[in-house]
Amino acid sequence: MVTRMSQLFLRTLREDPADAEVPSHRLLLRAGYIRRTAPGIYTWLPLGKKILENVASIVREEMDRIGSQEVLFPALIPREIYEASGRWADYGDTLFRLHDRKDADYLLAPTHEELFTLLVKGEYSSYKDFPLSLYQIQTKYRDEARPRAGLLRCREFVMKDSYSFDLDDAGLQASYDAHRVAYQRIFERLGLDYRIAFAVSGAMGGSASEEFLAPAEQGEDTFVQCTSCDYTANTEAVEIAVPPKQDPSGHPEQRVLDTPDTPTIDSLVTKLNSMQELVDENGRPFVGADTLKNVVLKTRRPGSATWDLLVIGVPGDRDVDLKRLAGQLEPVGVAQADAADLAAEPRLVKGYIGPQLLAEIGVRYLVDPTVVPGSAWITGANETDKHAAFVTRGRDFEPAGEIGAVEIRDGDRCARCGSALEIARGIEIGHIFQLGRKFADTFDLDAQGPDGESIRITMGSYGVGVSRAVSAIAEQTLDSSGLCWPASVAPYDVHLVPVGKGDEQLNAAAALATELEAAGHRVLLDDRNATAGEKFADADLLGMPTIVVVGKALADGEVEVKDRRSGERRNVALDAVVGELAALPR
RNA sequence: CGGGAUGUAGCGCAGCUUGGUAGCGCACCUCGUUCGGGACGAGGGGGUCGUGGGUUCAAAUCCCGCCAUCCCGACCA
Repeated sequence: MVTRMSQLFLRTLREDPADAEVPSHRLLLRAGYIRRTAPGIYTWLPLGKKILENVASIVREEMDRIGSQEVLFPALIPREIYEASGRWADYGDTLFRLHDRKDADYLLAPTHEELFTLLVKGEYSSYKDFPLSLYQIQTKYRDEARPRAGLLRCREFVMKDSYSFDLDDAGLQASYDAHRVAYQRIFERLGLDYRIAFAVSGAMGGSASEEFLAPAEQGEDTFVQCTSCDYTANTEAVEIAVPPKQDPSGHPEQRVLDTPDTPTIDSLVTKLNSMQELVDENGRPFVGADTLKNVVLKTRRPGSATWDLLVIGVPGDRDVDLKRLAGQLEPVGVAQADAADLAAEPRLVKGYIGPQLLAEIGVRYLVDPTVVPGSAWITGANETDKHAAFVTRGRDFEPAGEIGAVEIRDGDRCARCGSALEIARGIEIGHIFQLGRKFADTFDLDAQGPDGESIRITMGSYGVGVSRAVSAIAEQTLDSSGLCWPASVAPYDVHLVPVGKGDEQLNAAAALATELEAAGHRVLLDDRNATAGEKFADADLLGMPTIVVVGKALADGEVEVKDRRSGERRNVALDAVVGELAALPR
């Protein structure tokens, strides 16, 4: 059926809604695709629903293609299932919790690892049943502290989540690789510009993990990409090039310096450069990067009430990126040590902390990889108003390990090829990772092997933000006059706009609509009694890939075919339109 | 959770300083004129002014409390 706009449940807005800041959000509202129902909760109107279904269909086709099978779990699940995995407590306020009439606890599921694992455990028990991959496209609930940007960060959203079940690590790797390929196909078909970035696995545990990011100004994720090779990583997972190792014996003996009133790196560098003898010995003036800054943090194991001190050593011209650290330390919690924490360890002298002492007093010390073995530093002497020079790693101190801690800067060097890295923002549209045996261990998910022995199953977990992808596509494709959908997801292929005072153009357009539909196009016909300007503006706003204007040129037996994205228009004979449009991508 | 802002018709806003029967634009309905880039005229419908209390003869307006929403930050498979 040709959709007639006079009948379509649609109202476009001439003005921007006051509470929409992000372009995709603004236009999806203005063009009548979605309406807000509550913070982070949206209603899909007919045009929006079509887009959502189109995206879901593409996801479904590609999941089916790799042999994954679709199921559908309830969103409303009892507490016990989440209690078993510990997430009833771990998830905290993000979980929507509710009670039934008997006062039993329920939750609206934010994700479904537990249910998939339990389902497979209940059905399968032989090694012959594996490998297995299941998926669902379903509504998820997370009570986000701050929903924002329309569909980008919602409290209710549609997600495709899938899980692979394998007998061994090689099988998991194969399942992971299959998903990776499926995701590449999905995002290509969706018309998205995307990157695959190394990621840290986060609270879910597990090892290998990659994020699919759609570069966009409005994105919430920061990632790093190499300007030369294809290295791309989430800022939490990025590795940067480090200087070569040095020979610890190549440095002068460490010595204590009198550096009164130099609690900051800047004040210290100024003081050092006033000490001419030392500058001469160093061969050049000192800079912040010659100093070793030791930042006091504290860590806490999950479930533990007590914090342990942790000192991180970074070059003095760099700050510690707490978020990056937190990503790597998870599930261990990390925070800046406060005055009370420092007071509990008087041997740490604020502003003058050096690593020489830390091992001795039992404080864990980690350094950023840029503090390479054998490197020498100006650092605190653990005494007020004193620093130490030529303090050398591997000679004067030995850290317990390395951890990527420095805040990443534009222009840092790629660990793979040495070229400059650049920082960009993106929308996380997909995430794949090797979950391993975490949930299988929780629920004792085993298969019986050919020799009768139990085999612990290993899992992968994979997600695509379906509703989020809609806004990511909008964000990447919109222009100053409206939305601009790729043909693969557009609600209609052709938007027919009759313009003229009589019925002549409308009748011709209606006839053309029927023909186009018979030829397999999805057609939207603007049969409203509206002015030309209004119809044109709405056609641009709604963003169908092809706009066909039936107007003045009809007198010459022609219509105007406009490509929404390029803006290119050309006149085409009425009887040639169907043939012309047959060549367009769907 | 911290900071900032805002709540008046479906949407965008004015009115509040200085208390006195609720206003504009868009959208919507009727009639007429218009008809290739968000037309024009005339007439109309639609609002417990976020909420509870207080002051007052009288509160959208002044005072106190609460709630909600948006933005920034913290947080966030």
